[in-house]
Amino acid sequence: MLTGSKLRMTKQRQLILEELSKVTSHPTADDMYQVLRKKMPRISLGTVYRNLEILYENGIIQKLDVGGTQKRFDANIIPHYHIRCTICGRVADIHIEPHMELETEAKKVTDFDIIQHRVEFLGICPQCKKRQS
Amino acid sequence: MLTGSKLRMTKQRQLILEELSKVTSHPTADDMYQVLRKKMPRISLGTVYRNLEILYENGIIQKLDVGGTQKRFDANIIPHYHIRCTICGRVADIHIEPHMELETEAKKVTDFDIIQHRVEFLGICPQCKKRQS
DNA sequence: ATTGATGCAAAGGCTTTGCACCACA
DNA sequence: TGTGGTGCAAAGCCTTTGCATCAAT
Repeated sequence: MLTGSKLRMTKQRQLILEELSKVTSHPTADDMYQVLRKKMPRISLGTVYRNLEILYENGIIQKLDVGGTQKRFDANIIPHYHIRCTICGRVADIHIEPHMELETEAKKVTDFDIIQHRVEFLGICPQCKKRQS
Repeated sequence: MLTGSKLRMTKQRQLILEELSKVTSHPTADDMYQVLRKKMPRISLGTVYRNLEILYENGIIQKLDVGGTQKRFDANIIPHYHIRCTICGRVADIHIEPHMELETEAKKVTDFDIIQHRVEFLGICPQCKKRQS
């Protein structure tokens, strides 16, 4: 996993990766911290931020910028689309095929070099729907 | 414009709307502040934030959450896609037709109520391309 | 033993907010 | 003239960072 790099697999880093891999809820750094401290009470929020960033930089996890104020993290690094609840902020995966033709079309009308694209749906999650009615 | 509401059209609010309407650069609140203070030296950053938020809440301007740390604003309220330079953060419009079939497809695979979707392209802008080579 | 990682706390960057005064309607 | 808005400064929220110590290699 981290072979060949200067990275060490500390207990903290291992636990962070393990816990993130367990969920599909796209937790924020603080969400992670709250879960992690139950199993490792002395872990610090700074360590959580540092490790999520390092894992992201090494392509091991994904860092999501799906609107809202906080960044979110995902152990699933396969490109996929997301939906965010405009009421509670919850983020879920949308399992449809990436529309690569979006990039083809965009290339025709921009002088940017296109690297990738993101699609984010906005909506209301089942829980908030229930709460509203 | 603000008819029927309790909103007042102050000199500050008017100038903010006027300057935002002039550009297509999707400025941040601070970008706006830097431009505005040249014409109205005593305007405060707080006023800029407050007014951009109020104009957004009233559907007069758009507030963009296109990744990066700062929010951006756009006087063009017609839904459209954007591209962001991963190097300098610049944001530009992508003039292609919205792909409404994305929402149709997404509806089939989620239990969220879908309200809208956003597409963000990531790439490198012409200026940064030049600077790289 | 070397040096990357941790915990803690302080600092940073962006945004919001409390308050007394101001100026639209 | 009433009340929403402004300028200013302080506070808030999320994230990063400096530093002494710890621990993985």
